[in-house]
Amino acid sequence: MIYDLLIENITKNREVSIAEAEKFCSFFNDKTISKKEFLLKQGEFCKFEAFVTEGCFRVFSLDKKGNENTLYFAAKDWWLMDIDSFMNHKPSDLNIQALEDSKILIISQEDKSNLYNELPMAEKFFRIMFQKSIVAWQRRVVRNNSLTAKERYNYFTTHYPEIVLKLTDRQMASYLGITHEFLSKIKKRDKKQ
Amino acid sequence: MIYDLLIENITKNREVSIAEAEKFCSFFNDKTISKKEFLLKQGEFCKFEAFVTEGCFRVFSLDKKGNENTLYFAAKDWWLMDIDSFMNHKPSDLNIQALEDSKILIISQEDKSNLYNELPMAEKFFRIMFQKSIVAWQRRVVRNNSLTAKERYNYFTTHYPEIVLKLTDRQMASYLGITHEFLSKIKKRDKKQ
DNA sequence: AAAAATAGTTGAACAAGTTCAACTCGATCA
DNA sequence: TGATCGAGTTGAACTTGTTCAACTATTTTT
Repeated sequence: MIYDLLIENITKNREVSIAEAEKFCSFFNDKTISKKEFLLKQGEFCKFEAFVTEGCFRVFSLDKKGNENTLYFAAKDWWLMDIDSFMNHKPSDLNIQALEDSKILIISQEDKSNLYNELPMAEKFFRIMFQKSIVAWQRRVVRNNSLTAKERYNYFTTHYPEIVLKLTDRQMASYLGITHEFLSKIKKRDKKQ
Repeated sequence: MIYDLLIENITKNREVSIAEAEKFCSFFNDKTISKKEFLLKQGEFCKFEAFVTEGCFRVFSLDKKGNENTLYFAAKDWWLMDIDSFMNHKPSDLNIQALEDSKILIISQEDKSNLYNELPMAEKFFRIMFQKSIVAWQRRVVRNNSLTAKERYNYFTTHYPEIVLKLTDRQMASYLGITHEFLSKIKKRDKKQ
């Protein structure tokens, strides 16, 4: 069933009844996105939140010099959204692109609001999800400030081996905050040893 | 009244009754912390969340080489906690130290749990607060990856001038992710122009 | 008021990471 | 089949930021 993964995600480590989980899911529609297709482009309003059930996405912004900066990758079982644009009803700074043919469960802005109103557990669920997300972002900041590029590369490849397989070096470099040329040199040094 | 600032914080841009706001506050106790005192030390369990009503704090971790890495500063009207330790009941990686004589409103782990159970608006309030926090962390990651040290310094000093006044250069450098020597050189170049 | 600790400054040598340009290698497409 | 396009590789010169050490304020403690 298309909702299996989402049900598992929301019930994991939580006291949630089957009825609640099913009601939760009923607010989501499934959608297919082809490789390279954009789910969101910079400047558009992000009017959805999504849960990835298949495939992988890249969330990135473009800086003044035109360099891509990858905020995160979202594979199966990850949530996908531009919180800022969604919450504050403003044009997005982010691009969301499918790295391969993918499937998501998507909820509109209106239904998200209904979900919160009709299902009290949704508030707690997303509150806890956001807390976890903050922990992850804090750790990322610390890693970026205290580790060398080589160390960040090692961290990423050992912690997200499945995602690494789906990426080009350029995409990984834009996540690590280095140029793809330098990533290539890091990998070369690796092989020699 | 000691709760004035907290009441303003939780009612701002929200539909919250006075009764709710007062009940919310009743879970918090005020506490005074002297300059340089630690509210939390690495290795301890963070069993509180706090709201700063006066003064300023620094939240930082120590990496393997012994370098300090400042996650954020919390002045008046900011929230203060180690989410990871508090949520997952594990020893903290963070240190929280007062930069000057300060006052906070503090809530224990047990009361936080009671607050969520007894006051439904608390879930929504913290859910939205955490969403905003994620946006801020995402922007910080992008800045750290796409701006030079000089540009990050300019960003920080123009966006947080009141906090800058309370910091030593070493503390600011540990937030910007550079050495204090290099910060000194950045400031010198600034003056010449 | 003196002593001791801590914070900021500066320079020289060094390391980490970027830039640009040239090249190679596959994949895809006409 | 060739042409083309994007991805990865490599080197040389360059820029950004670090390290270490010595020095100078400035606070804090006694």
